[in-house]
Amino acid sequence: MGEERPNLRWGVEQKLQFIEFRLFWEGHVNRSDLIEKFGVSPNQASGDLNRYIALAENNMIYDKSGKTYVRSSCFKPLFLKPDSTQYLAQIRSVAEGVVSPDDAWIGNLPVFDATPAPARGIDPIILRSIVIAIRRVEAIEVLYQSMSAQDPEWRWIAPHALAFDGFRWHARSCCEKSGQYRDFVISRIMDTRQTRAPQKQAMFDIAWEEVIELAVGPHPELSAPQKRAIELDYGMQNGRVSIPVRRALLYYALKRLGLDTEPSARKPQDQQIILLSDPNLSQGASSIGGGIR
Amino acid sequence: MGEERPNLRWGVEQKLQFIEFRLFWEGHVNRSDLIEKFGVSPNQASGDLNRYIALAENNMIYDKSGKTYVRSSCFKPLFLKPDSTQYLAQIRSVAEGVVSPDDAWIGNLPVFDATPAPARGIDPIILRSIVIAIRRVEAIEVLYQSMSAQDPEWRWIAPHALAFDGFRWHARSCCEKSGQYRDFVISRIMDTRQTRAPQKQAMFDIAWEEVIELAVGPHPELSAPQKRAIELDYGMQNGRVSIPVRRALLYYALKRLGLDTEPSARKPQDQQIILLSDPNLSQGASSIGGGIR
DNA sequence: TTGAACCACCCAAAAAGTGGATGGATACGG
DNA sequence: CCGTATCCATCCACTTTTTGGGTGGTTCAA
Repeated sequence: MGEERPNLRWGVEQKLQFIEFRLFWEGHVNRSDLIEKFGVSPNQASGDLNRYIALAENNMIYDKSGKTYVRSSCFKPLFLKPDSTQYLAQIRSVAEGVVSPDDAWIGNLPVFDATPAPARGIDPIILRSIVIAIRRVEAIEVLYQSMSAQDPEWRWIAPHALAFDGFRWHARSCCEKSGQYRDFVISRIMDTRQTRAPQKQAMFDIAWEEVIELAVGPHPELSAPQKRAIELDYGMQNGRVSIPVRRALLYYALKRLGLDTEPSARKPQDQQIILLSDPNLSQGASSIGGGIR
Repeated sequence: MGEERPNLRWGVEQKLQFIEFRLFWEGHVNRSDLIEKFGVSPNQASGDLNRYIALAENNMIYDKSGKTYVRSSCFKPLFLKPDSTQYLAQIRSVAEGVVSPDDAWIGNLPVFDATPAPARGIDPIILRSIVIAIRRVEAIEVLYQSMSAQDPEWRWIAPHALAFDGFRWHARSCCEKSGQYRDFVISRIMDTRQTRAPQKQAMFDIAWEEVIELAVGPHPELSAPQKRAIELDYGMQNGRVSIPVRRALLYYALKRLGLDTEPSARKPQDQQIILLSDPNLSQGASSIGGGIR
């Protein structure tokens, strides 16, 4: 079995990975797949397929009747670790238009849909200026539509991290007007202007650094099989799972998990999970509630 | 200005795109960046950088003092359309471990975190068998932990689509026991067995095909600036936005949008949005509530 | 002034890829 | 049963890409 992996060029490695990806997920590869995906000649595609066979002898055989290379029963991936998350992320990327079906490695996309995340498009120039300010540890002047001011206002912020709350992207920043760390919703930034050194960079963003462990369990009023199903969903052990959350993101995490309302607001089957006592919670939730500007 | 784009080989095109990606987002590229990312020799990297200059003359200049190629002021992308969604999706992919930092094109990753989505890992073999059943329009026997049965049970389902509810992945399937279309949570599938032709494939999955327009607006008790901020977040026009949702996913969509509880369950600032009357809603919600098994 | 860290360029040789041509195996429709 | 279409394999000469070994230039900082 030729299972050595010689030093291959990047392009060759990519093609071999592609062959293996298709073999695992679809069960077969064609010469024409390589031709379409990498724009090579039929000639070269033949060569690459045979190169793969030379390197991973028992993984693939040519099915003359099916006119295609098929995964053999003793297939063992050599260039790729099969990963569901990766496969599913690719489906989502295609559905969101981030990746064109031509660039995706999945050949035969299953029918797919997702609950809509009405994420407004972010101007790449604005996002870039924020990212650069984070990298350079600078303050940047942004035209921001806050929840309190009537119209968008120019204000100085010193961003230090990006955060995603499940819907929107935030720039975790020190607001130089109040001197406090807040979340600025990136889609509410209408424009950016100049940058300069931050006013007081010694201060720590404590709510960002502090990590709270959220103990979650199935709703106690569920039946035993219902509890078991929920435990499976969340990967719970002994009826509980511990979810680490930055305190700065606690408000959003609770909202996303559906734990931001009274337990009575939903039926147990809809609520599904509950918090298993969290000492920091009441303190954290109240001090975070006004964190968004 | 040499702005023709000759037929380039796939590998070359990739490298030029990488150069442009780095130029746009980071503002600079090095020969060493190409060397690390594509494993080429310093020699070749020089060649590729000069090839880029030859093709996009005014986009990049060498800064001798900074010892790096920098984006010129009149930069115009030629091989890539800058896209925030793509950039942010890449950050998330790296954070989730889907893409290793070495494979990501972003050189200097900003500090980042997200609200946790406790998505349990899915066995790629199980996912593959579901995807194949969808593609082949087959029924498949799965060992499923339902919400009603005490222990996992073998049952036949005929899946036809994948769905993502914001947390979990579902296989939208015809349950051959009840003859009805339901959502099967993929992480609750413990194992799969044989496949066969589906029992009655003539039946349509009406709840899947039917698309409901969800009219959403800012919470009426918010102040005018607060409303304006929310309108920005969701891209609303004239205080409303219409979100299309398959009826099969309506239950999850409402949950994700925080619209599955009484409006009084949260303060207006936390609720943020409300439904602007939906005639199909009451009917839809009740008939979907039990859709998950 | 010296070394380090960049980059440019020249050369011969290997590897990757193209285009054209020939041929084999299989399936499908008349 | 025959012709045709569709896969793939292989040989050839040729081009492009890439490597490796050089040599040298510029800038910065110690």
